Amino acid sequence: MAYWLFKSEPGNFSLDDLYACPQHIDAWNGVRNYQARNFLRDQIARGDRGFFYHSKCTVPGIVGTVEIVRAGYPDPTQWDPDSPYYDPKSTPACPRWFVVDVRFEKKFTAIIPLHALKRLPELATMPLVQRGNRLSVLPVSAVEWRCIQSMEPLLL
DNA sequence: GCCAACGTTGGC
DNA sequence: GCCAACGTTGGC
Repeated sequence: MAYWLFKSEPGNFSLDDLYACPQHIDAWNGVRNYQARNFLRDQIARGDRGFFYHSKCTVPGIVGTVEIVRAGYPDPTQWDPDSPYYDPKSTPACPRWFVVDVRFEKKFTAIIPLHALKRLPELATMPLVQRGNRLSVLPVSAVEWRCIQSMEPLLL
């Protein structure tokens, strides 16, 4: 099993929004970056788990976890002219963008803020805490996963 | 294939 | 809203 981190602006799509979806499941759509696309298309598997990260907000950080319930398949929004994610250069014969389906797993008792993650030496090599990082889907190591999970009860 | 211009991301 | 970092675009 592998671990991932999914970024979203909560004003656009929050963890609570995912919870409100039917069966708490939604497609992780709208990713329009090739490196992140490759993760979605080639590497993220059913049964993998991920952190849900809120970006571009008053306190950016990890708010909970999700489980991957369906591996990569073409992002339907790329063929929807009314979608902000519409890509006229993508064809069904050769889809350019992919999604995975994620299911809400857990909301942390409190957000684990980015500034708290930056304080931990074990997490110093995480791409998330490096500056200039702009990837919206990131791999997380098992060590990082456990380390971050263990921070949560401390916030009670 | 170089690289300047431009657009986007995201912390602060 | 600012701005640094980074990806993409397109002329040459």
